[in-house]
Amino acid sequence: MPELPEVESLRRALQPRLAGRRLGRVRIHQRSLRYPVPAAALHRHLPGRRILRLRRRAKYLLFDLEDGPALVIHLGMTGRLALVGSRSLLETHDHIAFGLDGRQELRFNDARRFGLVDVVAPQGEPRHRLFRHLGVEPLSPDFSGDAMYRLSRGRRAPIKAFLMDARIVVGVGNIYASEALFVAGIHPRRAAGRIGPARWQRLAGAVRHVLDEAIHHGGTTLRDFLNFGGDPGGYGERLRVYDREDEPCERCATPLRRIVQSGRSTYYCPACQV
DNA sequence: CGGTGGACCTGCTGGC
DNA sequence: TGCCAGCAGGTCCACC
Repeated sequence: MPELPEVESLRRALQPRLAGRRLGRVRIHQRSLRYPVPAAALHRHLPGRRILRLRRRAKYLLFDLEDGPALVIHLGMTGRLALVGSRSLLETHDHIAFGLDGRQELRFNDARRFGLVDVVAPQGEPRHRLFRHLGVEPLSPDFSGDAMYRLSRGRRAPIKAFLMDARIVVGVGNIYASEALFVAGIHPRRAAGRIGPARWQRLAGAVRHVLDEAIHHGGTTLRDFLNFGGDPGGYGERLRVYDREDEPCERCATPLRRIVQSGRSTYYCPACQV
């Protein structure tokens, strides 16, 4: 599922169904995720506490709990959350079930186990190791072409890698990095430090635009992944370049290309992006 | 310091 | 039909 728009769509879907409800027993079926599941902390801090609201920071989902710490969930590559009846059968890779009032459970499922679950103290969050080094939120007012221009001076990394560096800007993953660069007309291999102020302005606008647009359509679903409600996210068919190698560019009809950068696929138009 | 590549896992697809 | 390399939307860390 999960870049910023998918996590944000999930947050918006879950918030009205979970805010105000009380957590019950936590059942852990698999303790080995990206980090070992902190079982003792989950059992100690969650049962009996009300969920106040859901927040998102970068690609992390945070459940603020009444009078206590926050539950943190990251979906990694294949993480999913499902709200189900407590008696419904466990599916393959259902790793943790968070009991809820009303005989329901929130289940965390993650085939590849790159996701993580943790508990953070309310005050400790900014200093927590997961959050300490995170860069700017791309949908916040702090994100601007000017700021990115300044941060990128002297950087020789290709712009694609720079956009995906969470220490600079969070939430932009492999799909939306390609999409934003296409919209801005910038070649993914261009050095970040060699993009001028005017083009950074366009690029920042493009990042914000593609993320907003994707959230609006409920995120992207590719292959067999599903959104929270079981609906496929509506944005997949609107992707301009991602996963469209050899298809004609929508602007100039040149066949789109796929290259590999830092081990990840990048898609772009060799004519429109310079 | 800054940048790249491998590691962590499982599952699906496409080419032979 | 069956097998297997290659690939998948993330992040961290060792190494150059």
